[in-house]
Amino acid sequence: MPEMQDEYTPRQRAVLDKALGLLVEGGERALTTAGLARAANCSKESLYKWFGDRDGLLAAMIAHQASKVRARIDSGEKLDHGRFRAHLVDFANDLLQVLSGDVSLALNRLAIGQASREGSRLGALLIERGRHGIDKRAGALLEAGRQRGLIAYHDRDAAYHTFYGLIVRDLHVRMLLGEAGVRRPENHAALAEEAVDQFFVLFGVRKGETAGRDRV
Amino acid sequence: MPEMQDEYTPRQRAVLDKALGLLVEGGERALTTAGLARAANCSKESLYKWFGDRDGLLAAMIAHQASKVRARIDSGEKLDHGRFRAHLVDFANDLLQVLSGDVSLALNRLAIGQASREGSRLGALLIERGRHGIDKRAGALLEAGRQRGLIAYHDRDAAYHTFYGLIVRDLHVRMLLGEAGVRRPENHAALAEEAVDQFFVLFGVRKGETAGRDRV
DNA sequence: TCTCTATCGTACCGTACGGTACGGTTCTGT
DNA sequence: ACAGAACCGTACCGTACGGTACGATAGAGA
Repeated sequence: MPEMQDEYTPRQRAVLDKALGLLVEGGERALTTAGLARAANCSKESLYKWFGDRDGLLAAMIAHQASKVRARIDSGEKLDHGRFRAHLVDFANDLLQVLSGDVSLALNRLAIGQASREGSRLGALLIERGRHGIDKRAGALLEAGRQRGLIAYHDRDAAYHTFYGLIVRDLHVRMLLGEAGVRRPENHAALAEEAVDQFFVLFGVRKGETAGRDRV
Repeated sequence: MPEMQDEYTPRQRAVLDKALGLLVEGGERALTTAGLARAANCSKESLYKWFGDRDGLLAAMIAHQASKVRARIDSGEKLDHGRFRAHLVDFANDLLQVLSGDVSLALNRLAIGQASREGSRLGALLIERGRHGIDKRAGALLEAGRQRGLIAYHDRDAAYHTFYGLIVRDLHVRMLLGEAGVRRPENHAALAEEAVDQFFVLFGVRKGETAGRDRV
């Protein structure tokens, strides 16, 4: 049977899942090689054989988690205003749900905590493996809307970053800081709707117009 | 001479500054009690006497840093549209400058890294001592603009959070992750201007109107 | 059945850190 | 001048972690 399904064997993926569980539950300090070996019923020797060292394990955890949540691309066929708006709302909801997830928060905390050390590539890895997929999806979505004449912008990245800011605001950092009462999944829908409304005010094209408002 | 100027003696403040320096330079791992005692020419015994334990030291560092950057309140006298806009741009610039500062990033990384541990109050401390001042200033500013009829909103906090999102976008998290090429102080002015422009599009009141647009 | 490989469990090592103790020194108040 | 407090530098202790080594075990292939 072919065990080269992805990048790691099923056994290794199970260990990585255990590692993510330890990280979510107790933070970086709880993720020790001995503790992981005990929790996953494997030997420390195997950990070092598979992942090299502790940093390799952390990188593997990020890659493993990213491989699980593949960002899908909405192929916008028959894109009228209503469907486009619905797609934007879906994106906003998905973004809020991903960012407020336990594993996402734990991995971001881990990468941020290591960001000061010199040779740490965890932050870049997290952005590369996690964020770029989301960015691609949003970029394709915005581009489709622009080509249909539903929105207008000069710089797609700028428009996307503004959209991102309208959705996330300061929620991500506050969740990362562990502020009590910030993680309210029941409010995500309202936040997403409001962000999309505001995005259309800034970048929407009214009927009859061919270009959006200019700024600066 | 009275040494109760603030909360710590000058000697203790010098030690806390050294601690901040170590934290900025090498992250949390570089901030050891022995290392700080060596760098600050003090004894470990004094550190424990002054700050209790390591967590007390970290909390003291946050309090000390917050006491240095007291957020000023712009008393908006003679507030016409131009002056109000200038105040908003100033706020946006200050916010970007603070968030991208070395010490701010280091302390946020520290608090975020500790956020998973149970009894950690660093995140709450950071928000309470650092962010609330900024929030107060922005709240007063927005309220003054609303009373002059320059902007309109139903929920001041919501308007402020939107403004915050327009200014900061995802820059803060990316800087915290250490992404290369994100910290560009020379772009802050343009970002601030654009955010204020967009904020006025969303919440500004045109001449003759008495209420802003409604949403939802 | 025999052998080889991968893995497990455990023990081990060196290091580094948080926290404490103590002798010597400087400063302060009387 | 003297006593007391505060403080410095160093040594010390216990622990915990990253990483390595080793014997035991189980499964795959000839």
